[in-house]
Amino acid sequence: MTRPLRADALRNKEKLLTVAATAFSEDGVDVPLETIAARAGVGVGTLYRHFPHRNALIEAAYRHEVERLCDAAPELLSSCVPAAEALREWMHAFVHYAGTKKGMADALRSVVGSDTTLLGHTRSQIVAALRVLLSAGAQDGSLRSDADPEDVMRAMGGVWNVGPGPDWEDQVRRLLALLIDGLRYGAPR
Amino acid sequence: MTRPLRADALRNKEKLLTVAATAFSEDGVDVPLETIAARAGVGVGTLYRHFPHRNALIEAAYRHEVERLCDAAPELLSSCVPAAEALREWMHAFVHYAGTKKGMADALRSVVGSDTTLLGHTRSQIVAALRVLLSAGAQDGSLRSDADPEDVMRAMGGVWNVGPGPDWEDQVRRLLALLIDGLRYGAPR
DNA sequence: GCCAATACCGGAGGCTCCTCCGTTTCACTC
DNA sequence: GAGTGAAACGGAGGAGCCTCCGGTATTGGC
Repeated sequence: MTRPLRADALRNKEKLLTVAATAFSEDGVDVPLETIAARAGVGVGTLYRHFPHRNALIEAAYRHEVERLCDAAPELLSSCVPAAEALREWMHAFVHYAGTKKGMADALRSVVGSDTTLLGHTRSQIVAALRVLLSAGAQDGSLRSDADPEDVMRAMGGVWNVGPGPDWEDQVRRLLALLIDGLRYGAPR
Repeated sequence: MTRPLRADALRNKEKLLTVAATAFSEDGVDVPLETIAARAGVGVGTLYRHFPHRNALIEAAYRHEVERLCDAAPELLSSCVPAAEALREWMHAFVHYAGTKKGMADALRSVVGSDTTLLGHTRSQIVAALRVLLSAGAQDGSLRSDADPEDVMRAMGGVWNVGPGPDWEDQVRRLLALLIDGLRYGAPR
């Protein structure tokens, strides 16, 4: 049986994942792993122990980003009212996620190849998070109750169509604002 | 416009491909490219000029093997009579090809990934070579005339099922001999 | 609070990668 | 067959990869 990671090991792994996501996104697939280790304040040995090769790190970093995004949904719901507000906040997080994934696209392609399992899995995770947010909104009346999370997800997919210009972040924000307004339309309050 | 390769460049490229096929087959995917360059009597610079990265070399080496095999068919027909004899010789060459491909399997997998174009293309090349041999045999009466090259190809596919034991080469030979006898059965002479 | 036992960490070192550019060879002309 | 430019060669060198193991932190038992 595999016992839980020691506290320091966990800390380092977490830090590596965060740093890696940023690095792959900003510097491309070919960023030296030694750079990532250094930025995480860790030796290469540690990096290679957790992630035996480049692809393992890329994949883990991506999974980590998705997880962070999805975990944020319930947290936001407990700190923001009404749920429509939580949704707005979550979509802000989504913008950040989209930015990272945009940058990581090349890196991701080099990993997944034929492995569509990964993409399918993360997609359904995101849909699930969305479902939580939408049903909370339906319950407190801040969002219409007839919206399908799959549909919303598809609509959010439009984000990938935004060009690489300097104002992509604004474009994405506008797109999402529009979407939220649509989800509010006809809500009880 | 891209002019034809200079004579020495062509010689080196050819040598590299031959050496690479052997090396990948015998030493695995991870054989240092410097080793291949050295065995081909060439500097690494030359290797990298012709094949900018490992995958390019692997793919080219594989294509080269297939081409060599297929080009052998018409040559054998002009030097061996009857055509059944040419077919036997060609199948000997196929055994060698199978051995190389067996060894290169790992390397190949790492290249092709989702690219099924490559495998499909080489398959049809081999079928074409087979068709030439079979129709020559039908014409000179040394082989039956109702054999479909696609079928023969499929039967030859059994070669990949031969285990990795020490006598695989003999097993393959017997399998192919059986196949040839089948193709002779009922031939005019 | 202390002490082993048990992970985990770090980075030097050996190896491979791949580029870069001075040198050599080729192909073509006169 | 000498001259010339274009193309190819080679291998040194700088950079990244990954392993290995002496040193260090953490944990669980006392």
